[in-house]
Amino acid sequence: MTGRSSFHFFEDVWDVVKLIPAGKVTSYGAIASYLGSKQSSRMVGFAMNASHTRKDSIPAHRVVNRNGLLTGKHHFGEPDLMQKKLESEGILVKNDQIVDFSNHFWDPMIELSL
DNA sequence: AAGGTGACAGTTT
DNA sequence: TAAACTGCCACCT
Repeated sequence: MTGRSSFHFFEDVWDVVKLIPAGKVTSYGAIASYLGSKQSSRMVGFAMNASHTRKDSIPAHRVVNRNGLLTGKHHFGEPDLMQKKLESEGILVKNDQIVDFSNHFWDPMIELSL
C-alpha cells in the first residue's frame, strides 16, 4: 500500500445495504462503523443518495438514522414510499419512526462478522 | 481545478 | 439540559 486510497466507500456501503435482510433495518453509523469509518456516517447517507444513480436495487429504505427515524424518506420519490416499503416487510412505522427499533435492528458488525 | 454539499453521529460549550 | 460544532470522504458544479 503505497498510500493508494482505492477505497470505494460507496460500493462498500451498497454491498452492506444489499445484505440487509427483509424485515430488518440498520443505521448509517452502524454501516460506517463496519467499514471502519464510524465517523463517516454522513457519507453513508450520501451513498444512499447516490444509490439512485446505480442500476442495482439498493434497499435504502432499510437504512435509517440511529434514532430509528426515517430521515431519508424524502428521497424515495414519494415521502411515504419508504414507510410503505418498511411496513410491507413487517416493520411498523409510526410518525416517521420505527416502532421497536432495537428489535428490528440489524448490525452488520455482528451479522457479517461471523 | 477547487470548493461546496450531504439521507449522520459523537463530542463539547 | 439543549444547542452548536466538528469529523468524515466521495460526488457535483
